[in-house]
Amino acid sequence: MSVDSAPAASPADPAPAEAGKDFIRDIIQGDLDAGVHQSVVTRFPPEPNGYLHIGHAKSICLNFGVAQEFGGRCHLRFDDTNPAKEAQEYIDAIERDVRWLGFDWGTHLHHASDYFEQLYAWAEHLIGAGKAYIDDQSADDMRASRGTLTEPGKNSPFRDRSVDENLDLFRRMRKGEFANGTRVLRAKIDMTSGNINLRDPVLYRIIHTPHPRTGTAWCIYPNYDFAHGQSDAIEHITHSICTLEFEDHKPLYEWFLENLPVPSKPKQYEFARLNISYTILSKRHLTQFVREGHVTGWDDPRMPTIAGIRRRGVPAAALRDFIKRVGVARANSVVDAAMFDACVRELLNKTAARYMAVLRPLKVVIENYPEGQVEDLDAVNNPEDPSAGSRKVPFSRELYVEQDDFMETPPKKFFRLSPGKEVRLRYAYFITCREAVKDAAGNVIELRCTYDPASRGGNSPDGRKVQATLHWVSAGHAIPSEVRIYNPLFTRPDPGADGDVVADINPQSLEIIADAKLEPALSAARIGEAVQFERLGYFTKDAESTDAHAVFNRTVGLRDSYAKAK
RNA sequence: UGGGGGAUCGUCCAACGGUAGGACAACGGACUCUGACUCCGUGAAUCUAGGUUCGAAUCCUAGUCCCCCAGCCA
Repeated sequence: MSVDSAPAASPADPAPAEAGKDFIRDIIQGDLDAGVHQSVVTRFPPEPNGYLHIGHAKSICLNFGVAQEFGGRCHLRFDDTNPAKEAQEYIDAIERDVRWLGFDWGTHLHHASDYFEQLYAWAEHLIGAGKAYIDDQSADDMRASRGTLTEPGKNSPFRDRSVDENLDLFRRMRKGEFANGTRVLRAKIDMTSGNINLRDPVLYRIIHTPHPRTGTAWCIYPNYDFAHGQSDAIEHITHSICTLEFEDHKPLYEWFLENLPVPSKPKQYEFARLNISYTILSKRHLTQFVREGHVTGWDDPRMPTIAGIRRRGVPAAALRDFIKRVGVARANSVVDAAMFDACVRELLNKTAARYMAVLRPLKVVIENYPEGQVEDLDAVNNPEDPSAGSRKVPFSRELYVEQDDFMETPPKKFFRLSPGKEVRLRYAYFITCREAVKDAAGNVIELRCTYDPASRGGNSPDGRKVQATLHWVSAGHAIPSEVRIYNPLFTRPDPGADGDVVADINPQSLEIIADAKLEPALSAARIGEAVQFERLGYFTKDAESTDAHAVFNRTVGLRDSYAKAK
C-alpha cells in the first residue's frame, strides 16, 4: 500500500540553521548567557504508534532547530513504553520522515526501552523509600477512588503495604506471575491533590505483549510519566520541550527527578500544538482514516502526515518554512491552511520547471496548418530561473487545449477562446477560432481554428495583442497520463466540531483525471520531482507510475484570480 | 463549584513600561507570452472595567471568555 521514495541515510535536503525568535529560544539563550548550561541538548520523543504528521514537524523543527542554532544536539528518542500499540513499521517511517525533513540525530538514536533495566531499578528504589506501592485494585476501582475534578480521591486499601511485600510483589510482576490488569505499581503521593496526576499515579502495568525491541524480556512496562523525565535525565537533556497538555504532568516529572538518583535535572517547557484549518491532526483519527479506508494509506497525499505531504510533492524546505512562519507560542490557535499553500507555492515558483499539460482535453484542428508538418518550438523551462534553460515543444495541426479555455457564448470578462476570438498558444502561434464542432448531444467536441504563420514563437510582427495565452499539447505527441487532484480532506474548517469527524470528510477530496495529455518532455520527469503545469499548478510524478502509465499528483494549484472573480 | 494554562488585525506571530510591526488572507492598481510570478497601494487588532505611571498590549485589582486534566495511552 505504501509507496514511498525512501530518502538516503542522511538528509538529502538538510535544514539550514537560521534562528527564529520565540519564548523557547529566549529561555535557552537566557540559560546559556547565565551559564546554567554550557550547551543545549534537546530531544524529539515520538511514540512509534503511527506516522508523523505536520504537528510533529513543528516539534521536530523546534527541537532540532534550536539544537542546531545554539550549537547543541538533538536526540531522536522513541517513547516505546507500550508494546500493545507500537510497531516496527512506525519506527522505520519516523526515522525516514525526520531525515526527509532535513534533520540528523547523529549517533543519538535512543529508546525509552534502552532504559527499562534502569527504570526498573529506580522503581525498586522508590518502593524501598516507601514512595511506591503495589495496588491490587481493578482499573474500575481505581477510577472510582481517584475522585473527580472537584472531589478528592481516597487512598487505596493497598496503600500501606510493607516495603518487603511491595518488593516481593513487584519482582513477581516482573517474573510474569500475574495476568494483565491484576496489579500495578503506583507512586505514593497525594490522593487529595488538585492535580489529578499527583493522585498516586500508576508507574508500571502488566502487559503480556511482545515489544518491537525487547521482545518478551519484559511483561511489565513503565508508563509515560515514569519513563519520560528519567529518560531525559539519563540523556542529559537540558530542555525538554513538549506540548501544552503535559503541563499538568510537570509536577510529577519533577517529583521523579527529586526522588530518584538521576544523573541530571532537565527542565520541561510547553508550547501550543499546531492546528490547521480543514485538517485533523490527531493520531487517533488519522489511524482511523487509514484503518477504515477513507484514505489509501498513511502516505495518501490528502493526509497531513509527513509521508503524505512528501508524496503530494511538497519539498521539505517548504514545510520547514511553514513551521517557521507559524511560530511558537503558548496560545491555542488554528493556522489558516492557505498559509501552508502559500509556502509551497513560493518555493515551487522559484524551483519547479514549467511544462504544458492539458487536464481536460478539447481537440483543436488548425485548418490552415499543413498536414503532417511538425515544428519544434522553443519553450522556457523556468522564467524565474534563467539557468534552467529551454526545451523544444512539438507543434502540429492537431492539438489539445483545456476545455475550460473555450466558451461558445463567453461572458464579458472571458479572455480565452470563443468563436471568432484570437488567442496565443504559448510559445507557438496566434490562433483564431472559426467553428465549434458539436456532437449529437450538442457538446463541443472539437474546435476548427486558423493560425497566423507570422506569429511563430508567440508574437505577431504587426504588434497586435491578444488577451489570453493558452497552454496546449500536440495531439500526436501527447503522453497520456493519470492526474490526481487533491482537495481538502474535510468540508469545513473545523472538522469534527459537531462530534463526528468522518461525517465531515470531503467526498470530493480526490478527483482522478484518467486521460490528461502531457507534453513529451514530461516523459523524463522523475518520481517526486516538482514541476509546474503552466496555468494549472504544481505537480509531481507519483511512485505508482509505471513506464506505461504515468500518474501525477497535484501538489497545489496556482492562484487563480479569474476563478475567484467568477 | 478543584488544579493548570491562555486571550493583540479575518488567521498566525512580534512588540519584554516609550511610534502596536510582519506574514498569510482580503481588496484596489501596475506589469505580464502562465488571469501565475513580481511590484505598488488600501482596509484591518491590544477581551472588559477600574487602578499605578509623564507614558500601559506590557505592571496591579476585579471580571469575562477559551483550552487542558478524572487511561493500567502518550
